[in-house]
This record gives sequence, C-alpha cells and structure tokens, in this order.
Amino acid sequence: MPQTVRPSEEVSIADVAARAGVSVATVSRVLNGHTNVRQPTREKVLAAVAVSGYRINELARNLRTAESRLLLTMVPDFGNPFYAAIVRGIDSVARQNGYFMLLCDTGADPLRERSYFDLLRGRRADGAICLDPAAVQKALAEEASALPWVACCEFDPAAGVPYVGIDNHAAAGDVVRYLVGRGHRKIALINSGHGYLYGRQRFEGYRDALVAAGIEAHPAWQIELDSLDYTAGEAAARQLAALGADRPTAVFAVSDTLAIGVINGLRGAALSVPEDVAVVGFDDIAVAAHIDPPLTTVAQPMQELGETAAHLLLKRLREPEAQVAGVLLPHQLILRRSA
Amino acid sequence: MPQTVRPSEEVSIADVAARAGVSVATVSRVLNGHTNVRQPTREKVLAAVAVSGYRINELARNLRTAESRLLLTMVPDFGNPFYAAIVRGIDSVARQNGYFMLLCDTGADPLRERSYFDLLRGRRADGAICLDPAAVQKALAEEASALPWVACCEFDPAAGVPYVGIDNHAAAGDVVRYLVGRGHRKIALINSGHGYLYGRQRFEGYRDALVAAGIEAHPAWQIELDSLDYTAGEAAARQLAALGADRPTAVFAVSDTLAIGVINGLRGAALSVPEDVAVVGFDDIAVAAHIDPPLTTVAQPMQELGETAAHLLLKRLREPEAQVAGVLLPHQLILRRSA
DNA sequence: CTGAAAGCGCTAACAG
DNA sequence: CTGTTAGCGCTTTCAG
Repeated sequence: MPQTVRPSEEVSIADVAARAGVSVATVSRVLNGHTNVRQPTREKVLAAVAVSGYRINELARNLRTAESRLLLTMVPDFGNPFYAAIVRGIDSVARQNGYFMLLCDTGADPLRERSYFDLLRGRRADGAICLDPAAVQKALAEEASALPWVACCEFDPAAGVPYVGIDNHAAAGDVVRYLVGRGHRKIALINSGHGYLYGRQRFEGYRDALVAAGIEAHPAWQIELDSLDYTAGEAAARQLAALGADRPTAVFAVSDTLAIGVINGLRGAALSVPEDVAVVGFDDIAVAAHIDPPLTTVAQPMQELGETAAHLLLKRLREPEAQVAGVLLPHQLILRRSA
Repeated sequence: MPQTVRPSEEVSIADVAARAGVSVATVSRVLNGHTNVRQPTREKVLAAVAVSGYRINELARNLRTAESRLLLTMVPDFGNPFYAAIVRGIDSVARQNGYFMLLCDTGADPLRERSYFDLLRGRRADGAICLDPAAVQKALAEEASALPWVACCEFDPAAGVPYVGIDNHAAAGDVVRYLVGRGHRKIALINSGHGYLYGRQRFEGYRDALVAAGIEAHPAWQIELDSLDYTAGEAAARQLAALGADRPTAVFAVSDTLAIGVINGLRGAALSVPEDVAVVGFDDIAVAAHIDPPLTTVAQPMQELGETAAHLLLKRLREPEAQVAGVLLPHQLILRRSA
C-alpha cells in the first residue's frame, strides 16, 4: 500500500471540505467562483480555507483541466534590448489573460529550440511564440505545424504559421530612399547573415531601392555578419573604412546594436558621423536616442509586436480551427543626427 | 458518467502498454530509465512508443511527483541589459539541471511580486530567484521565508534569506578613491532612490570614502532618482550642469544606463567628458564600452551572479534544512575614457 | 522481472 | 443548492 509522504502541513481540498462540513465539490465550486452555492455555505468554506491556510494545488488543477496556463516565448538572445521590449509586450497581455510566460533563450540554436518545443508536446506550456530565425523555425515547421504557436518578427508568410512583423522590404527601401534623397550614392548594407529571413527581406528592399534609383552597389559595401553585437558592427566599420576611395558615404545597419558599433568603429578610424559617413540603424532601442550622435533609425513598434503576437496565440488557443492571418505593423523612420 | 473529451489522437501510457502487451508500470519503468526491465520487453515498449507517437504528459507526472521543474525568476525590469545578463546565467544552470525558467517582470511592484510568489504556493514553480528591491522583498519576508527562494543582487544579510551579490559599499568606495586620486574633490552621486538596498549601500560607501578623504560633499551633488532610465540620467546631468560654480567635476552614477544618460545630458549642456566632468558608471553592460567616450565603470560578474543564485536555489531545494550562507562575488573597476 | 492497484489533488457530470 | 463519484495520466508500492 502506497503511503502518503506529504509533510503534515500540506492541506488539501478534502481537509477543507471536512473542516467546513461540506463536500469537496462544494469547496471546488466556491474556489472557482461558481454562483450556485448558498451564501452561508460559501462563508463556511471560505472560513475553513482561511483558518487552514489552504492553497490550491495548481498542478492537480492543471492535470484535470489539461492546461498549464503557461505561454512559452523563445528568443534568440535576450541580451538584445530589442527583444526585451517585445517580451514585455507579450508578458503584459499574457498576464491580463491569466497566463504566465515561460521565457527561453535559444541562442538561435535549432537543438535548443527543439527541446523547448517539447514543453508544448509535454503539455507544460499551452502555446508558444517564436522569435527565432526562420531557418530554425523551418526545421520544426512540418512536424510542429499542428502545435499551437505563432511567429513574431521572423516569419515566412508561406509557412502557414500565424505571424506578426513589419514590412522589412519597405522599411529598407525607406532608408535607402531617404539616404539617396540626401545625396548619397555609395550606400553600404551591414546585414545579419544566414538564417534570418528579415535579413533577406531587408537586403532585397535595399537592392530594389538602389536599382530603382539607378545606383549600382559596390560588392564590398555589402557585409554579412553572423552576430548583432556591438563588436561585430565595429569590425564591419573598420572593414569599410579601409576601402579608401571606395569607402561608402552612408551605412545602413540592420540593427541598432550593429549601428552603434559601426559609429564607434568609424570614430576609431577617425571618420566622423554623419559628416564623413552617415549611419542608419534599425529597431529604435532605448539607447539609440542617447548616444552621440543620436541614431537615425527605423522604429519597430516593439511593445505592440509582442502584444499582437500574444493575442494571435491566445486566439489560436481559443479557436484552434480558425484560420489566423499574418499581420504587418507599421514601421517608422526616425530622423536624428547620425544620418 | 463523465465522458472523455480528449481528441482521439491523444495517446496515453495505457495505450502504449496495450499496444506493447505489457502493463503501464512497465512502460513507466522504461520511460524513466529504470534498469529492472528485460531487454526484449524494453524493446517492445520502445517500439510501441515510436509507432504510436506517444509523448509523456508532464502535467500528470508533475502532479504525481509533486514538482514542476520550473524555476521562477523575478526581475524589476528586463529592459535593463544588466538583468538580461544575469538572467542568462540563471537560465544556463537551470537548464543544466533539468529545470526551465519562468521569467517575470515585476516592475518593482510589490503587488505583482506577490502574485508571482503565488506560483510557488500553488506548486507551479519549485523555487524562485528574486532580483527585486529589498523593500519589495521585505513585505514578503515573514510569510514567505519558508518558501524556497533566494535573493540576487538585492539582499538584506539580516533577512535570513540566502543571497548572492557584491560588496556595494566597497565598490562605491573604490570609485570615490579612484576619483579622489585623480584630483577630484567635487564628486556627485546619482543614485536610484528609495527601495533599493544597493542604493543605500553605495551611498554609504561613497559617503564614507569621502569622509575618509576629508572631503565634504555639497548636498546638491547627491541626487536621488526613481528610475534607471537614460532619460533620468540626462535630467540629473542638466540639474548638475545648472549649478554653475558649484558644479561637480566628477559624477558617479549607480548604473550604466544612468551614466550614459548623464554623458548625453552633459553634452547637451556643452560640457565635455571627461575634460569638464568625469563620469563613472556601474555594472559594465555591453554598450558601455562602445559609446563615446567609453565608460569607466564598476563591472559586476553578471553571468556568475545569476549562476550562483541558481546554484544556491538548487541547493536549497535539494537540502531544505541546510543553512545556506550569503555569498559576495568580486567586482572590478574598469578604467576607460570617461573618467 | 512484471503486473495490479492505489492514489497525487482536483473538476465536473450526474443524481438527488 | 449540494453530495457522490469517476477519472485526468502518471509513478510506485506490493505481490507474485
């Protein structure tokens, strides 16, 4: 016969029922705010709860109701302030809807992402929001398409997964057109490499806008990085500065962290911004407005991106059958002094 | 009679057992890697698992084993890169030990923190790491001291809660002594206000070092803020710049975000750093090295702070009775160009 | 080495 | 309005 090993202080719903002189069903009813309980009975129960110090065991409730009330959020790097703002948006609507957020840093590693997705399969999370590179998502797409998840920022409209993001192609075009309007014709692109779909979209926006302006880009002006670190931006800037006569007069970096690194790298090469080289970033993270020179950048509605992702997911949980379309939020070019 | 509403595709351990022609107990044994199962039997089970596409329901396991394998982390603001680095440290050791991390942003709000602590009470998390202001923690101290949690960065040695942090008093003293050594006698302190214990500790370190150097501080040089935003730092800088002849020649800000704001504010007042005013920050967040001028600051071992906190908590979970002492990690003054 | 069976603590039919 | 009872899906004695 299995024995109960719980410490004596653990009080269960049955204890409360006994103390109140009612059934466990009644206790459950008042706990869950059902209305069909007489007032005196309700009070008896509440009193018993109070004196016994009872706390509901949500693990048991979770099993019974078959939900964990947890939303999983996967980010490639929560050291990047860009993600922090989005995560805050997710968190706020999750909480408003009675969910908590399980935050995981995948480091853009497919294996780690896979193991996090197992949280869904094991019912430990009810749904997931994925901010990982599309390449990483893709590996999962087939087998995971039935799982309740949505994509945020990184998305492949063709993947059949609900998503929210911005029009990266247009945004990159806006930047190039602005720069061209200011007289620049030698415009570099510092891009995050490989897996990121937004990288490709922004590259295409950059290329198309250049073509439309009748400008041919020097191959050396297009740099692919495998990191969004400040340091990576610095290295890219040095590389560009070394071009001598072929040096670009403007640089478009696909992330503010990169752009800040670029500015610093340019400074190290005795080039001043924006006089010698104009610099435009992307994201509009908090620090962008507070450096020297203040960064001209494309603002993404970060908080709203997160909120929308959470709403999309919640909707998918409520109506599993409903077809949820992808949504694109507006971006905005913020003019400051760096370009 | 209650009916089973689970979709037909949901397969349970009983289905696997039936398919393999064994009992659920045996399936469970195989799943949990128990050794007392004959090889042929094990293979039958594994085969049945594979063909049925069975995934263990961790909610059920959690109820049975009475643990959630989740660690709760509460931060006052995950927009601050300082916290991001710590959180990464926590996450890495949590994962190494088979736990996932539930990350919550309390906004330094006692009510929200309380509600998060309820996750512990409801067994949805096995333990917690709290980075909130001591004042917020204190409200919980009495009733929550029995709960398995540890404090990180913010700690009251007298509270009886295991903690990890740095010696803030000494660190602030180091900054002041360095500044005095460079000839400064008019040293301002820009502090986070109110609740934060580290604020008080750093203030005392600042004050004591000043006294030891025989310097009397002008009251106007001590500014209390209720935010660590860049903007808050900027406002403080303007305030200091307006002092005219009484203007300090050095500023010690208790956070890098504040310090970056200060530098920007000073620049707005046409004061240059470090020539007119030297600026020292605290934390050594990633961007600190990449602004102009690069920030002199006190580095905290952020990753290690998080890792240690997680280890402390894990130890407390394993040995509930053991007395865990507080631990102080070394800090380091990083000299760059801002001071 | 394997199986039967007793729950973990809770919710929700169903019957009264 | 309230109680009885059957599980949710799993782990773990205890017997054989």
